[in-house]
Amino acid sequence: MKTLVFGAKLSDQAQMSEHLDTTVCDDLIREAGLRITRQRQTIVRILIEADDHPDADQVLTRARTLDASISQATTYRTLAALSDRGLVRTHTFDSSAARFELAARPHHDHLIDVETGQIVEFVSAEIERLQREVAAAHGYEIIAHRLELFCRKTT
Amino acid sequence: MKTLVFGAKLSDQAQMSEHLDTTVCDDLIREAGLRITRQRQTIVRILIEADDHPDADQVLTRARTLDASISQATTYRTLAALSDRGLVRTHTFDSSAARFELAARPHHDHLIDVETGQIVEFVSAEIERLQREVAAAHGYEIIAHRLELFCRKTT
DNA sequence: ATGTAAATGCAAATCATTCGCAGTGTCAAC
DNA sequence: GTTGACACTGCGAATGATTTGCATTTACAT
Repeated sequence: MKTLVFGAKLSDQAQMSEHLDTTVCDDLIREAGLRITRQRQTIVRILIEADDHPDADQVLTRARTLDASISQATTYRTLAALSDRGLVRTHTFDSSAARFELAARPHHDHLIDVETGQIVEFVSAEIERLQREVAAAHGYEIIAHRLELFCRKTT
Repeated sequence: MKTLVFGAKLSDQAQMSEHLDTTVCDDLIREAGLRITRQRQTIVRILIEADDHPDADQVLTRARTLDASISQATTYRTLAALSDRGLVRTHTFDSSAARFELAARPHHDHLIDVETGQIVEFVSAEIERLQREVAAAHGYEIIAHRLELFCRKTT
């Protein structure tokens, strides 16, 4: 759909060279303790460039614009591996397909527009503080949390 | 149309006659605008008696101890129908099977013990207020929310 | 360079959930 | 009560997302 747009955005955002870009992907894969393969580089690159929350099928489709040989199984396996090792976050906003995003992005929660499906990211230090308080009150510490607000535009 | 007071009914359950219990189930089904059938009575009864968050398969298994003829399809259809009409809440804590609970129970969020899988219910009026603030700041009103804390016991 | 374990593509398998269909049951209107 | 329309049921087959077995290829430590 927008390979060129992705490329343009990437260089706009970070002024990265092709070489640097590959290095970034490699580092991330290495950080996960995985072997560096062409397929994984491509998939990670797609995740870095994504400004939405693609599902596995969208990741596959986008990855194939860069490397037509990538298989569905590898996409799932790579996303699962990165998710297991904490480098990718997996969401299930609706009950259908899981959606993914890089964990390296600054932490945020999600507001989902139930009418349009649009997703707004937000953070609230105050809410997070209260969450820790709640957990502590029950004798727990928070490993991870999930906060999603299903909303409608106020008219 | 009676309002179901879940906590009270539960605590009185030991003293309830079969007849009263059936009435409670019937009211809930009627409130959903559905026809009253033996299968639905049984499934609702299982939900009323559940003190955990069973998935569809567990609901089916438990329902079959009361009525061996209940089918998987009916279980799914009943849970979906009640969920659509707001009388049952559907959760997807993990990525596997959806888990259900009666919506008539007082609202609460969930703290999941990642080690044992145990689920602690909690409410925080303060967090909910902040959630509404966040949504409002983006021009939204909250239809529903999902807050889950994945925790580990503090040693 | 090279052996080995890891990763890949493919297709088949699995898991949760939904659906088509023919038979059954509920309930509102008589 | 009886009845008729149509909602509900069980069955098994279909679906959609994800996983897996297997033979082949590839990464990378030695």
